[in-house]
Amino acid sequence: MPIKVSIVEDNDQIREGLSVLINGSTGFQCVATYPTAENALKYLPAQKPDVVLMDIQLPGMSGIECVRELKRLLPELQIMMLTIYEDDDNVFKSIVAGASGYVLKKTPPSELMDGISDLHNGGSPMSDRIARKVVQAFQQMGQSSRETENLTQRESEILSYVAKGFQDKEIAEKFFLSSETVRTHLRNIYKKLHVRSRTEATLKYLHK
Amino acid sequence: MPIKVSIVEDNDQIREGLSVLINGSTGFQCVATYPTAENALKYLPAQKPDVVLMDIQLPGMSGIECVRELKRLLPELQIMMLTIYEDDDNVFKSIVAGASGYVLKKTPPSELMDGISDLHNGGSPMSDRIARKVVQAFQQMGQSSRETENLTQRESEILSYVAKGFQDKEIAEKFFLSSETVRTHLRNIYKKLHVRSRTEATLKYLHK
DNA sequence: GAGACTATCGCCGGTTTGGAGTATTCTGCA
DNA sequence: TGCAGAATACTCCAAACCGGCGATAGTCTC
Repeated sequence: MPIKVSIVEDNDQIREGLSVLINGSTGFQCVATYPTAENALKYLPAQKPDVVLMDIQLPGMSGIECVRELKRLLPELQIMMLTIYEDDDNVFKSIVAGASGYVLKKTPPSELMDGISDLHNGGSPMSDRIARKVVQAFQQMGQSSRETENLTQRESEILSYVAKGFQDKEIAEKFFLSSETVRTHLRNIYKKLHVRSRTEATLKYLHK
Repeated sequence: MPIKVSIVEDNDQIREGLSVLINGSTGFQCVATYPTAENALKYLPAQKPDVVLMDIQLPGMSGIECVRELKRLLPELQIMMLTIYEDDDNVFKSIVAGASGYVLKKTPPSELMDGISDLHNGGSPMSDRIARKVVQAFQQMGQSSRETENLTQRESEILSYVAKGFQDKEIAEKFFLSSETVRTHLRNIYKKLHVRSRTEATLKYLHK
């Protein structure tokens, strides 16, 4: 199954060029392109692409605003900023808005495609590695306080006991539940918090 | 020279009863009583008592707040909380605010007078259950910050990674160790910290 | 009434962790 | 020189944990 890519870019030549590049690469499919942020917001959700290449300089709504909205609508969506500028301010704003990758337009086609793969696999392709750490640090800062808010009442209760050091069996007894149920809740908690162990979950719970 | 005692208590009967009790005991003198925290703050400093019996539940400013203020004004003053509650929260808040004794209202008169003497001599009279709670709390508090100091260099390093959510194998790779070695260290850490899981160890490491 | 979200419980299979014990090497100190 | 502590590593065993799967039942919404 190819990686489905969408493009938001106002320059016709660049947009078409990217589209051709992507469709010409095995494992990639360009499902749609949009010349404006407004257009993207209107039609992109129906396409459900895996990855979006987003220009920053767009007429009307900026690419950064568009990222913020798209992330709100489709949290799973991976977004890569595509720009001629490399200034800290735009990078920073894009990341806060929810973009996970940030590459320059002058990036060679092969590297660009690698970047899309990387992004789709959970990476953060960027001009240099230092920026990647910045991404993680900042996103975690913003998320860690928000992620725990997605938990249900029950899940929160259980997590609070996990974060006190109790084990499944003990929590089950406290709540008069089967330990299987506790495990199920815990599995769901892990998914929501994107963690894989009770220690990691505890750290998120403590906002550490 | 008798021990000069003041009372802050909103219930008239209790306040008068205590006053009579104190004045009827040799070696004690009740110099003043106040029905509210505000009153006490205004007039008590002029009386310069040795000991204050303080109710927690007062109309307006709470007894705990009053303790904080009195201690600021008269650091030498010894204060004993007198209350019907023995919940952890109030006990700790009172102690932090500056109270040195904490006894229940149902305490027999003779014991109460002993407590006042005790307090005046630098002791900390408290009901036995409360004493136990305080001791335990302090032991835990003192330990959690001291226990981690007993760890060796290596153990601290490893614990720091455990507390980031890594598992044994990953830590082993980072330090170029056998994962068996990591587990040996971890077991020694558990013994020193008196815990039984990585989550509990993490909590100690974070002083939580 | 179909589709969601939530809470509950279970099974299977595999990995990780904890507990107990032993052993070797090295270093520093009395 | 010898001993204590620290770091390394291993074995055996059982418990706990994790991931994926399915299942039921209630509630709420469209």
